[in-house]
Amino acid sequence: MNNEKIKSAPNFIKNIIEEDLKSGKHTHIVTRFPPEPNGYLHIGHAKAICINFGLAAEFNGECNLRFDDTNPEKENAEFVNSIQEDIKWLGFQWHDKAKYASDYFDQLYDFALFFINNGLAYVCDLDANQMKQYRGTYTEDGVNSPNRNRSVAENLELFNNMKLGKYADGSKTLRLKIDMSSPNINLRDPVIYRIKRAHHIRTGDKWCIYPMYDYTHCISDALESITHSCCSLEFEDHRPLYDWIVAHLYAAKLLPCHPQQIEFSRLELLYTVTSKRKLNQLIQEKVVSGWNDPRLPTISGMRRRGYTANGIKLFAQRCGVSKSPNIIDFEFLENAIREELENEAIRVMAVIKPLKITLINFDATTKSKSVPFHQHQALHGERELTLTKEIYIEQSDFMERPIENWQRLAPGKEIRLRHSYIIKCEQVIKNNANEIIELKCSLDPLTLGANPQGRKVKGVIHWVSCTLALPVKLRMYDRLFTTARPHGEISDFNHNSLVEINALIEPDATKVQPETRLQFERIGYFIADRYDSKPLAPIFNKIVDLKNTWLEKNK
RNA sequence: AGGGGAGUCGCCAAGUGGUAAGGCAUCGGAUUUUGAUUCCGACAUUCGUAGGUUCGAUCCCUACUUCCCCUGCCA
Repeated sequence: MNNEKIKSAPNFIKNIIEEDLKSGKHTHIVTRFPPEPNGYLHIGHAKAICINFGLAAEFNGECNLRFDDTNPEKENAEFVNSIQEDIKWLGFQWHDKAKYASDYFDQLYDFALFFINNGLAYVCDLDANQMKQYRGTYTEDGVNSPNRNRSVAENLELFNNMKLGKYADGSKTLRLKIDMSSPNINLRDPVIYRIKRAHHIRTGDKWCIYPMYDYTHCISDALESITHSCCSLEFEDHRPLYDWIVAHLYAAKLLPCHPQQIEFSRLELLYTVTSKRKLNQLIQEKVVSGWNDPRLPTISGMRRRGYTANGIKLFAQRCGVSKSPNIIDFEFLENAIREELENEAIRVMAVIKPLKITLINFDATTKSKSVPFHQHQALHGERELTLTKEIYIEQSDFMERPIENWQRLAPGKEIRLRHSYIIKCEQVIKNNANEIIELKCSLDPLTLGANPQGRKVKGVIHWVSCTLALPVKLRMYDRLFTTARPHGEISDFNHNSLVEINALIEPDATKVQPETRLQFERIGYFIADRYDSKPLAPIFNKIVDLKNTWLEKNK
């Protein structure tokens, strides 16, 4: 993809960064991509990745990868690995080594002591239910915790005991002392530490207390000298808390900088779902095969489906960055993918619903010709294509009584066989049930690689040799849900989202390596499945259909 | 209802007190051994609504309206 294209689109975050660079607030920027390792990355993450890594690249800065691993109950190593693999596959490289919020647990603990010592945090005995009662509502102020005025010494001792494991899970929390009557509920004495005896993927059983996201994230950003912390819109309400925490620590010279949180709107797609909960449900109920099912908008799913990293990046770039709510049609993604595939995919022929043709005046047993794998991209090379007396064409490429503007085969009509001769339908053979079972055609021997004299022949159709073509399995995919805005219910699931069919393909096309993308001419783009393909026996996943304006109009 | 955001072409999205970029889609037309690709052309007298300020407003002010987010010891 042309990098100029990426640089040309302005957006409000770039404007902020340009301003900061111009004013001298920053001389160099650092961003971060901070996933929680509790699931696989999806197209929404791809947008965030493109924004954060893209910004760093464009302004010659750096982008960190930091796992937000503060809730050990939900996180595991499989997700840590898949996330790294997906980011690398997209073509991005994080700065330095991958970082983890858990790298900062010791510092986070010390900072908690700082807040306690300054009378800005206290240990609270309220349980979850009570805390909810005390928190108030949107319209009613909250009520101070009875433990809000504990002495520093007592808080210190209690917090130390929490860390030592002297209390049961959930029985105590450490809270910031801010304002129980704030209209922003995030500021009503937020919990920053909870007791949770869970095994952590990196710190094991060292801790039984874990810091909360709001407390951890801003401090981690500052510790990593992040300049611009870009996240999605739902964190707007958290920014005052982010700033509150960082400001105190920064003023005390405990933090090197005060990063700026900037929020953008998430990506939403029609006909699919991206929430981890909903994706997980589809997987649990086995309506899809796993996180990398080609129908899923997960990065690994899209990879397996055959989407290219550049196509996904092009899509993200075209979506832009803003704060306005947006819902994008799945076709918008498919268009970007198709655009990237146009030059990349080699062309070969396959027939799905065969109709036999006998070339009545074909006077050899075989006739071979070297033809290009791509009409406009010579670098893809050529292969030997062999014509035989009997071939198959697509049933849909013949009409006994053709409709208007029919550019394919019909009785008495001429069309070109792709990369081969012009043929003319001389006779239609039917069985007892009056079904067309074969066509007898003549070929014009002067039209191999040449246009016919004195007449113009318009249609071109694909074909395979009856004797040489090889059978192969095609997995035809369609949208995940039948409704435009699915909530993830199985009732909306598109049960035709995967249909396996058989096809006959030209022999050279069976030699492709897994993950090779190709176009079956006039059918669509396909990829040899990276997991299920065997040597000389690929299984092809349909990536996306070819655009077909004629078919659209004649539906 | 309290707080925080957002409303510019079918879908995204720039823009700014000086008279509406761009992309995708769509519609014409040309080229084409993929009805694909490519190429040319068309596509917002108008910026949620109503007032106001101004020589001039999508941009500033006021009111209204619609949509999204927030009452986890999730992130």
